[in-house]
Amino acid sequence: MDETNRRVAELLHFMGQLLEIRGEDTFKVRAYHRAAEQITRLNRSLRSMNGEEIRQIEGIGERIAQKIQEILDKGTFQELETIRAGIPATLIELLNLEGVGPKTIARLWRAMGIQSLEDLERAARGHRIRAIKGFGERKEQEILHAIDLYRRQGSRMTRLQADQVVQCVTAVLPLGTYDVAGSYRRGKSTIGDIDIVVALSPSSVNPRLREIAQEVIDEGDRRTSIRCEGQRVDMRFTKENEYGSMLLYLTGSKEFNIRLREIALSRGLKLNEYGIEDRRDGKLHTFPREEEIFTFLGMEYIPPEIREDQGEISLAFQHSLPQLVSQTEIKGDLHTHSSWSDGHLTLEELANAGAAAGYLYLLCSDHSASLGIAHGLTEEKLRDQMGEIEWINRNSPCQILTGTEVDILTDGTLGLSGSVLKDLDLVVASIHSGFKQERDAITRRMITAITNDHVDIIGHPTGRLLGERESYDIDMIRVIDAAADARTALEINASPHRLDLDDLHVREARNKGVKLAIGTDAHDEKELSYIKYGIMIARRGWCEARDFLNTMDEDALRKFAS
DNA sequence: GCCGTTTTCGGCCCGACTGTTTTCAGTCG
Repeated sequence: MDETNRRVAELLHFMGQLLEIRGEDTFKVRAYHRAAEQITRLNRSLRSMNGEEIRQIEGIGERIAQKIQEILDKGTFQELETIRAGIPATLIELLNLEGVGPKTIARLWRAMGIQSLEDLERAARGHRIRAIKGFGERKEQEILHAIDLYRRQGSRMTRLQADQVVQCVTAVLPLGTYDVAGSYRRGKSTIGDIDIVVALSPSSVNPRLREIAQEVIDEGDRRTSIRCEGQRVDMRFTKENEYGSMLLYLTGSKEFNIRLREIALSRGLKLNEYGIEDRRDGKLHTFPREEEIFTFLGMEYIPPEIREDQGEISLAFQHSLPQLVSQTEIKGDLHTHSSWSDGHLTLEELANAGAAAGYLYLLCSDHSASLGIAHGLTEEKLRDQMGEIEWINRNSPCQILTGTEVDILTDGTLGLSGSVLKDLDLVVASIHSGFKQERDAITRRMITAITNDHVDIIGHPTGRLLGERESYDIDMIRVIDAAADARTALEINASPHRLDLDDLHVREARNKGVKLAIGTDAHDEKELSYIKYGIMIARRGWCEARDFLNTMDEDALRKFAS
């Protein structure tokens, strides 16, 4: 994200949190958080926008626009500084504690002078909190537990970790009685908690959940929350004739639900997780399937991946949503490694694995020799490999395309010479070193590679490793513009450890006409299945089949590369 | 604080569960 935008969003969020602790109107608090959220989604720098343009952003009115202007001029805004002077900033951290909200924090601070996590822990251990009216022994225990959880809690789950938790929980549910909803179903690149809708009676499910749960957070007839593999799992019980409503509700996103309910309300309809009530005649409509709710409202079905209140709702009313790409339209994987470098499959095994996956082709993109750690290929080895591939292709239903994942060196030149690159079917170029270069340098380095005639695809464009490494500091707006001009494709690296590009950049790239390439970066056969994660990201980025190289047949692909 | 073919003022999604409560506030999703 643009550095200025990041700063502005951060301060607006901060303002929202301070107001929350001050006990201000929740709608005012929400306005700040919403404005901040909108800015993180912005596809251009606030610095390049005038006051009128900023004011046009949905959810930003006159007052917040003024504050943004102040931040742009002075780095902060007066009202924030005034409030900040009256509230210890360390209180904000306490908002992260499960079961502890702004009201509790404010009371603890006012009544006992508790300012930090450490203060709170001491007070709870010393049994001093129960002295405050409305707090008891249980609350003390709950606070200590929340502090412990917060300290041990890692970042959000990768899709792989989420799959494990899902497997653990759904092992006690008969197939066909449940759906995993929430951000998992929306295809997000990382998952906060697991939400499950189940069409069984709580009396039959709750005992089974107790057996597999590390901890039962709370248990009821309509909702049960447990912790499993260290992660929170929320389960909602529903009747079959209301299943669609519950699934819609639990899939979210929150913003999407709010907007949809607002729209329903403006038409005299009350929408909740049990159905739709017509307020004029009091009639309650129930929906076994999600599709029926959209139809009832006169809308096109909105796929879970784009339910974010980012324009999809009005398009659904006009019946003009994009036809999101699906797995069956993918003709091949455009990023794999073989045993010639650091992969585990021989070329022949790779071809067989591709055929088993139903692919017409696979791009073998082993590393170039400049990257010592991954047993990279020299030009000579690469030419040997091309020979073997030609031989294997004669008898394989799945063709191996010759290629490489060549290093983008620190000056933007490539780790292999043009004389060999020009003979390959497709060239993927990626940054694997010099992550610390400053923003402008690394951006220009990337653009040099993008404009190199031999480069067809930029691999994992931001370099992030989920939960491990931030992306390098790169100006993706410039990168995407350059890719559009040079007609170079950007990769959606489908490895669940990367998912790079992420959805917002994908949508931006697509809007600018940049072609995308999904590649799993597979090093063994199992990892070819990661393609599904890449498709989720592509769908979240509103992509259709025509936005991809992977949906082309071999001839069209070669034509693109030439 | 935002927003507007029901409103420039008065709305702002809706419901589940817990604790410490005698009817509800706080938190969460």
